[in-house]
Amino acid sequence: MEIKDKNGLTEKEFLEQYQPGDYVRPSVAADMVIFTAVNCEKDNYRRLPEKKLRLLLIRRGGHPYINTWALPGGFVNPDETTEQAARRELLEETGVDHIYLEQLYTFSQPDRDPRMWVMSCSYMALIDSTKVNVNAGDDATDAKWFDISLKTIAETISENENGASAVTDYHLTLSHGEINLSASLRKTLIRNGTGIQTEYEIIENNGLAFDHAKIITVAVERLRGKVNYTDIVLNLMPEYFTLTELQQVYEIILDKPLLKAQFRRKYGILAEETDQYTSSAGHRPSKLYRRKWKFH
Amino acid sequence: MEIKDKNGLTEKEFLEQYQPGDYVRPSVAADMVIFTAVNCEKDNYRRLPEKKLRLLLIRRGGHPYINTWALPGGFVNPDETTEQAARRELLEETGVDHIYLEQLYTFSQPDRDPRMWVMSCSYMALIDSTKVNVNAGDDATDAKWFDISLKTIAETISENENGASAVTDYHLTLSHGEINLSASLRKTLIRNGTGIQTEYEIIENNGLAFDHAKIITVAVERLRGKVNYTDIVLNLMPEYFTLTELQQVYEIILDKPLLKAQFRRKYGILAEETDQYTSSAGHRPSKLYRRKWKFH
DNA sequence: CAAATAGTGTCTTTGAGACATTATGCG
DNA sequence: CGCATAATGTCTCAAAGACACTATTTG
Repeated sequence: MEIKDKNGLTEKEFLEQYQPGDYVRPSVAADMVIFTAVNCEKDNYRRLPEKKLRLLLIRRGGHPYINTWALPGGFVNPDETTEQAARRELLEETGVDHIYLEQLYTFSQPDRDPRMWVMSCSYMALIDSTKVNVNAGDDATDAKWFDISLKTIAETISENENGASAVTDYHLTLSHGEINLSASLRKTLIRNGTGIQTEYEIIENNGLAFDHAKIITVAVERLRGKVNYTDIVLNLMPEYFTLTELQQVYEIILDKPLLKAQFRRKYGILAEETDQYTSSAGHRPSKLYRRKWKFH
Repeated sequence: MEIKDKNGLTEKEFLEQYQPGDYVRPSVAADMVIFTAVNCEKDNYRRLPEKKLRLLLIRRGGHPYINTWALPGGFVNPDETTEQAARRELLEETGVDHIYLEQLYTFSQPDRDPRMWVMSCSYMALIDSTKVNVNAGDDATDAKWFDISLKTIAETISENENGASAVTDYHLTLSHGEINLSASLRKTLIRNGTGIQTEYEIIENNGLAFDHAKIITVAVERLRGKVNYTDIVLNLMPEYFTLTELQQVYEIILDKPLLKAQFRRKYGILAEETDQYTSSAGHRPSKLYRRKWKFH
């Protein structure tokens, strides 16, 4: 460490005299897409309840985007990583600690916040609803769980000799009681001889703050993709659950029905059998499984 | 847009009077892991040349980490996205435009730069070596292409009733002529009933700046993963190539030999047949293929 | 018994892995 | 002809998809 630079300074000397430049820096926020899966009410005493995928949003009380709904998040402090900031916010917002958290993407459109230059390092969190519904969902705070649905409206692939492009139109709906938010988005993938570009564009936006419709869309896509080759879904499950419940959660995430037999063959091994059973359900009892934290 | 906040301001009025707070902000850099694949020299007139995977590094001329090698990159300006910053730097560094670029991860350990708070939004770039070796590789700049190898040294999985952990030890080697850089890294995955955590730790570091050994490792892992289910490898290939060359590139990325027949069945469809053949190779000529920019 | 879910069996198709075989230009 | 690579064929095994069938509890 005794190497000197062109000014004859050692590294230590250099760092002691170092003054950060006076250029503009961005604020960096950690924003979170927090998913959970809940049971709906039974509409029939012997039918199983349906599941719904939910997402936590917070109502903005001030400008900009006043009265719209935003992802929970906050600015990163100089003594923490973006992930630590996310976990800190998550604890404040939901009271839940030690959660599945995954960095999604860093959004950096310079004008994504009309106030100033703010980048969003976004995270996806998955939590077991039995641990959380106490805290958020009460009306004291302005945080609410929204039922979420992301549908592909149209998909167009066009190819010519110079390249190809794929346009996907999405419709995002979020609802909590009377509150209905929605957005239309277009994902464009352009490929040509020299690279690839993916772009998300918000076509229409009803009630979501900033570019959060984009972030939510990216999160759902990531969740849908990962569900097929990982066991992250277990993070949405309570300690004990039936394989049918697990399948229901897969189905609401993928937004399509799955066949029972092959679902059990493929994903049944993610969980661990117990000797417990459900009871008094109006039909044959089901074996309960437990989350199994293996590497597959 | 006529909604007023608690101070009676409309959004427009609010934005006009808005003053950014006086808190500390991080600098944000866009750093790039730029891969390319090149032919080695033939050691036999009729043998095919081997391929090597290479990575662009730049020698640091000043403190900190003076005389060590760093990923190309630079600070993001307030009028551009991190991706635009990466593309700008890439053009400056390699003279190549319109390249495959993919956001990798945002590294935000507060002490990753000893000078000040700097986050790194890192990107992986893949470029066709026939387009680039003019610019970098000359000794005028201090940018050089390094042969890269990332080997898994050891892998330990341990499980108990509360969770599981997987420790992978990597050894990273980078070489360019006489210059040999290396690093040992440990990846730790911890899973328990309430979440998962992945951590990369630099155990030993010879000649790489900052946490760049980590970034490089993450990039290689991402590349290895994506190679199996996408066609990104095409971005490393020249306009025309043989299937054996394509296989060689897969092999240097995955660092293992592949069987010819099933390689062709699985990945041959990524490219488009031409009616051209190689010639005067000392053995049977091979059909040339072209990159095909389809969505698979 | 009927409703409703739980759980398994099996046939077919698809694709991966392993390995063998044939083809061809060049010196 | 022999070296070295090109290109394809085929057998086996594993997994995925589709669908049918049996099992069990409660009102």
